Amino acid sequence: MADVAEKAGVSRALVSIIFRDLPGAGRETRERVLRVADEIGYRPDNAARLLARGRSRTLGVMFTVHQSFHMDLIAGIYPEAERLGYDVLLSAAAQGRSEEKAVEALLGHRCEAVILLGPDADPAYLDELGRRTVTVSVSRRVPQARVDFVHSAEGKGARQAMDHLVELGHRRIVHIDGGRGPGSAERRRAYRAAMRRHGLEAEQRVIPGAHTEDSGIETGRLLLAERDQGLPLPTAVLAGNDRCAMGLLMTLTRAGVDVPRDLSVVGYDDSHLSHLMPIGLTTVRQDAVLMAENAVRFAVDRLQNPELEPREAVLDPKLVVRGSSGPAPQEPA
Amino acid sequence: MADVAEKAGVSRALVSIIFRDLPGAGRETRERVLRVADEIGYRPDNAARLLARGRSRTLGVMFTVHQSFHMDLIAGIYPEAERLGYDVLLSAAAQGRSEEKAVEALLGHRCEAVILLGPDADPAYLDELGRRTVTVSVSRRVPQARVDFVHSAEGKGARQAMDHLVELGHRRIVHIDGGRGPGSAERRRAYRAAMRRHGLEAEQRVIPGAHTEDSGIETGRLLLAERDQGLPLPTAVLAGNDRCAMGLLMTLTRAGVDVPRDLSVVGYDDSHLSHLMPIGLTTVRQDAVLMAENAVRFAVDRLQNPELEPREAVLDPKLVVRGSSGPAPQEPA
DNA sequence: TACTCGCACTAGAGCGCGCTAGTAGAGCGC
DNA sequence: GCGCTCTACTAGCGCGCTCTAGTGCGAGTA
Repeated sequence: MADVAEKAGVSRALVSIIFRDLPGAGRETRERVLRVADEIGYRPDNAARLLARGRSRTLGVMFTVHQSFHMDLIAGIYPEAERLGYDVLLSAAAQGRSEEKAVEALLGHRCEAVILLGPDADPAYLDELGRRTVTVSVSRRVPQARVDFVHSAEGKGARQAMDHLVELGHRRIVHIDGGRGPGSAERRRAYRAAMRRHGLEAEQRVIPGAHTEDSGIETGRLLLAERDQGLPLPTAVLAGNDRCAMGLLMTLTRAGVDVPRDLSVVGYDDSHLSHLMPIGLTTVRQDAVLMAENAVRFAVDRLQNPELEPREAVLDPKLVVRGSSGPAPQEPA
Repeated sequence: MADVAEKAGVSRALVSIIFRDLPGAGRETRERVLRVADEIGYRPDNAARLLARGRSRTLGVMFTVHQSFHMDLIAGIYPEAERLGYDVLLSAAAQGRSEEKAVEALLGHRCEAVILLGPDADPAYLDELGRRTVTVSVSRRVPQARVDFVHSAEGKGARQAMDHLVELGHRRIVHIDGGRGPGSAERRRAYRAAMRRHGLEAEQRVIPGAHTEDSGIETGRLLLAERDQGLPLPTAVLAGNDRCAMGLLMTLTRAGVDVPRDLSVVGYDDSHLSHLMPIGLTTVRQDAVLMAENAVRFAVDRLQNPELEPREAVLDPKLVVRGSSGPAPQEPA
């Protein structure tokens, strides 16, 4: 920077002004300085900048490797952060790299706020984090912690899916739940409520599962085994998420079950997996972009006004009807 | 830091020494300082650290959203970088955020080197980048650029897959290529070479595709349409990658084609999709961890010795045989 | 003319560390 | 007693930038 200043015949301060796009520099000088900087290959040093500024204007984002929904969120976070003048730092949790470690890395880089995508860390830790730093949790509610919370109305989404199935005439609807995956408690609750509301209380059945393909495969095998023992297949399945739905779908299809003629499947998330099937997977879409924008805005708002209490944003999910759901098969009288 | 020093009754310098784990501090003092720091909630400021040190010891990693293989690489990069004493910064390219933008973000944070996962940017830009900064490209060869290059022996992997299929008695083997996806040119070449080598030149058929599910679905429809016109199905398909293989698999399975009885499918990448099928997808595994380690080491080596010329690492891929490949069906005489 | 005002620009402190050069004191041999 | 080394610690500069408090100057105003 000193080089640029010298070569352009101005003070360092003016170079600084020009690079921050502030008023207070003549048009001509501005151009000259920028030209010189370009020649030299000068690029402002973020570290020094951040140090001098006293604040980093940086948002840290923790995500988990292999979570395709997190990628959608990240894609949404970047533009919104940029719009509000914030930089984004990513840190991944993975096998062998705990969420806490990922978060600590972010804090070490002096992120002013952290956005946690589907965190699964100890609530006590998250609360402590929330008191120390502005923290936003996406998808996962952390009851006792001082953090903002952005999620979609899981219950509403599950309800829409259930209403869709019931309207198609389904009665024997099974739910594969998502274990302790984000949102799965709400989805399970909504499934139960919907069954009751439609007078199908007796047909209720929740099969424990997880948000993984394997869980769907396992459930598929279970259902097929039951069928071979003479029990009827359900006519529809509400899966915990798309991955689970896909595993189920693969297993059933391979066994000759025609989806959606014999059985309908509804997923959750509208991940890119939904397009894997030629007929498409009926699923519930969470608007990742909107969630991302909300998360960023929550963080920035609280940064600008530290008095603010943590807030909660509930976004409406939307049922996306594709080929994996259809009219209930005729029951043999 | 000054607070910690004062409260512990030592100089700032000593605190610095302790936090860098250097010799030159008494056991007792060390413990006291660390305890005080913990009480205050002190955490060394990366920006200041980096500024004072003159170098950041930070590796920048650019990846593309929704590329599941990139996630595997990232998971491998973290531990190796940590082992060598480097920090890792992630920056994602996505819809609306070009690779160049992602890279510039990394450079702004004074990364000493950048590791590009499957870059697709302009070679001229990459060359310029390579001259300015230590740069490693993973998976994508950039012929004219001054960058290190880590990849797996695409040809070898494809050859293994082909040998596997031929051994199983397949002759009518089709290849769906990956368009301009990383490695697809080599895979295509290896397919052609293998067909020739096995005397199947007349059976050669490359169907243009892409590294997407849709590409597999489309090809599946094409093959089914041909069958309906009386043309024989191929007995085996070498897909451009796993996503393509899965799309194909779904399409064929739904149409009643039994995999692997009627037709074998081999993918490429061993992404988590491979487990989606109950029978598993036969595929070629690229060792992500090894690739990641090589990439990090290339970067660090060149950082330590700037004289070093860019190098290339070719890692052996490995055929993983699962349920989607089996003996060729008996041809009707 | 004397003054204020706004614009273009500058001087210099300070952000939180790392690092070099140094000091104080203990232990040791002679 | 002396010099020597070794360990435990400190003083203070400087990294590259931002930011506050200015300076100098020409135009506008009374």
